[in-house]
This record gives sequence, structure tokens and C-alpha cells, in this order.
Amino acid sequence: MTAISVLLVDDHTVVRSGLKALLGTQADIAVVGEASSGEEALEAAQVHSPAVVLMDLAMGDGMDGIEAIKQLRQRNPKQAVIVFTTYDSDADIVRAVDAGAMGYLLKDAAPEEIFAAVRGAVQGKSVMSAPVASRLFQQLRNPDEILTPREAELLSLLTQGLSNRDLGKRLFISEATVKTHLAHIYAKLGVETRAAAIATAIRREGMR
Amino acid sequence: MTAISVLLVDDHTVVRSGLKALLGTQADIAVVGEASSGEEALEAAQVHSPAVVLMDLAMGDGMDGIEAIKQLRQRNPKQAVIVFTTYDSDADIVRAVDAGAMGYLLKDAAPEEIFAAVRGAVQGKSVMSAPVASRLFQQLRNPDEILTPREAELLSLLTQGLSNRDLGKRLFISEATVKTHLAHIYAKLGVETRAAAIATAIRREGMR
DNA sequence: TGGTCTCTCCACCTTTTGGCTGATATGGCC
DNA sequence: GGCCATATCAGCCAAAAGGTGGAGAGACCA
Repeated sequence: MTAISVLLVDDHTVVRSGLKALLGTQADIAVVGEASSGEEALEAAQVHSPAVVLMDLAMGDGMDGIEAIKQLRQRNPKQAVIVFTTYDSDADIVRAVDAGAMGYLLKDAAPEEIFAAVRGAVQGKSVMSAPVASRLFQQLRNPDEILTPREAELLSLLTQGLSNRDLGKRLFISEATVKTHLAHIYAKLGVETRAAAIATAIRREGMR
Repeated sequence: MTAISVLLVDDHTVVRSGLKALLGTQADIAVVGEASSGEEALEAAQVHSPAVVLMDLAMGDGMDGIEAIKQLRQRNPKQAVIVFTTYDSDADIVRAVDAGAMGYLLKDAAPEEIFAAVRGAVQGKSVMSAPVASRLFQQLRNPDEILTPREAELLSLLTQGLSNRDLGKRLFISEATVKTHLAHIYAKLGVETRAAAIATAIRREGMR
């Protein structure tokens, strides 16, 4: 049996090193490459053709994790991408799943959880950390509060402090559309102002 | 020469594993113990008497990093504590230094930086990541950016998502005064809108 | 005593945001 | 084909926020 080939993508050397050490203890898993940015990840995926990509969502400058997932999935749909990140932000989860992620692990996951996720991913199984799963579950019960991918994207930018005009420019849509999305977001979050939305989003969603 | 004994404190198994792997490559550094919480850290420090403690500030439930640093320093002032965390929040830096931390590293630090910090710490040298240092330096040079008590109070309420009217009611001042304070706050934070001020405040000051 | 800081307040004006009622296009689903 | 969710856009109006340029009172300090 061939070992499952894994590509690690994280801008923290320490985390890559830790994953390599942990995964190295498993005979059926082999780390074949590392990358510290979205761009590097795409290159490394070309070179190594890993079966599984373990990727952090937050990566300093340049391409973010979501975009990297999209492009990876586009180039090679057979490759399974597992998100491995610090926060269980609602928005990130939705966007990551939308982009094609097979699993969603938090960095405080136990080693066994990580192994299980990697093994599951190659079999098409979706594995996620308990807090992430319960969050999704809770959302399923309150469908009215689920943000669409686009809304989540907008909310994420909103928490950067952008104005409606800037949001429009950034997303290539008109200011009118921005306002429409915002109105929907406010309703779903149960707030009335942009300030409250930002406060709620950052505290509740773990956005930073 | 005896190797420098190090205790790792982080609630993420992956990070501990990574640090152990990286530090293990250095002949003069030896990891003598691990802990995943503040409480465990105190126990482990008693047992192993490490020369250096590498500690994350954010640790799930229970005692937080700052409190753990204080107690460690109190019990054994010779022990050097280096903060190893993800965020360079102004508030955290000040509090950590205040609690007696010898160094402040970010998790995206290069391995060499980590080694240097550990070696420096036992010699009484204080080492911090470049972004952290520049932040502290900037604050020292620009006392103009320090908020007055009243402004800080207002900013704190602002991050709750209140409107100007609500802020006025809450603080028993007119809306005009609220606007004056806000203008000053924006200038000091270097932002132009309330949205950006909220985002900056929550992220930078650790207000949550 | 004079200067500086802080906190308070006002008026006027522009820009931004939010609330409302629409509309069109697309794609998935039954 | 019809239904629904999503994403896009418009116009109008009221409310909120922001910019400018003041000003007075009290505290503190040199």
C-alpha cells in the first residue's frame, strides 16, 4: 500500500514542523511538500501531486486560503483539501466549504483527529472538528441566519472597516448592491447598524 | 556545557510538536517538558525547573497566559518566560511585559529567531519579533496616540456597536460631545470612520 | 500667573448610511 | 415550465455620521 501523500500549507514554520512531526509517526501518511503561501501551494501541488492538502486559511500577504482552495480544486478536483486553522469563524467555514474544502480542523485538534481527517479525505469523507460541526449543525436549525457565500465575503471585508464605496470597488459590484447585501446581513445578524454588525461579527465569528 | 532546558506551554498539540522538533535540532537546547494550560505549566515548572518557558498567551479555558507568567515569575524569578503567540495586540504586549515576560515572539517567527530568543533569555537579554518591537517603539515616539481615559471609555462602548445618540445617553453627555471625542479618537487611531475605529480597536487592543 | 490638557458644548455643512420599494438575470430543483 | 434562492442594480428619502471652526470651564503644573 502506498502512503497517503500530503502537502502542508501554513505560513508558520512552527506549525508546518509540528504537522510534519505528528504525521511522520503514521506509516500510511507521508508529507511530500510544504508551502508558506497560497502561491507556493499551487506550485507545490503541481510538482508533488499530493492526495491531500492541509491548509491554513489565514496567510499573511498575498492570496488567501479560500482563493488557494478554489484554484487547487479547479486544477485538480481529485485532490482533497482540508482546512487547518485557528478559528471557527462561521463565514470562513461557509466560504471554505463553498470553495471545495473536504474537512475543517481547528489547530487545537488532537493528533488522532488530524490523522482521521487525512485518511477520511482520500476516501471522500468529510471530517470536521467538533466545535465546527456543532456550529454548522446549529445553523442548519436556523436557516434564516445563514449568510450566503457572497454575504459572508462582504461581512469579512466590512470588518476591515471599509465604506460602501470601497466594498463595491473591492467586489466589483455597485454601491447599490453593497447596500442590498448589507441589509440582508443586518437582518440575519439581528442588528441595525454597520457598527453593531462589525462588533457582532468580530466577536461572534472570530474574525480578525 | 549543559543544554538550556525549555518548557513548552501551548494548548495546540501541533504547535508544541513543532517547537519540539525545531528546538530539537539545536544541541544546546533541550525541551524538558510540555504543558497545555496555565495550571499545567505551573506544575511542570515545579517538576522540571526549566531555564526558559515558551508560552502561548491564548489558552482556551482556565488560567490565561498573563496570569501564568505572573505566577511563574513570582515562584521563580530566575526563570525566563518568552511569550510565543499569534497576535501582536498592543494590550497583550504591555500586559505580558508588565507580568515579567523576557521576550515576545510571534508564531510566524523564523526558527533562528526562536533559537536566538531562547539563548538570549538565559543571558537576561530581551528579544522580540520585529513587528512587536516596532509597535512598542512607535508608541514611545508618539505619545499623541495615547487615548485619554474618557476617550478610551467611549471607544470601549463604541465597540459594542452603539450609535452616537446611545453613546451620549450612556455617558450623560450631548451628541455634540460624542462627536468631538470620536473625532479625536479617529485621529489618534489613524482611521477615518467609525467602522475602521471599531475594527482597529477590537483587533489592536484586544477588546472583545 | 500663564500655558496646556481634558472635557464639555454649539452651529453649519457635506457625505455616508439605512430603509423602502422596486427590477432583472441566473441557476438549481421539483 | 414554474418556483426559489442568489446576485445584481436603481431611485428616493430620512437619519446618522463626519468635517470645520469655534468656545468655555476646571485641573494641573511650571
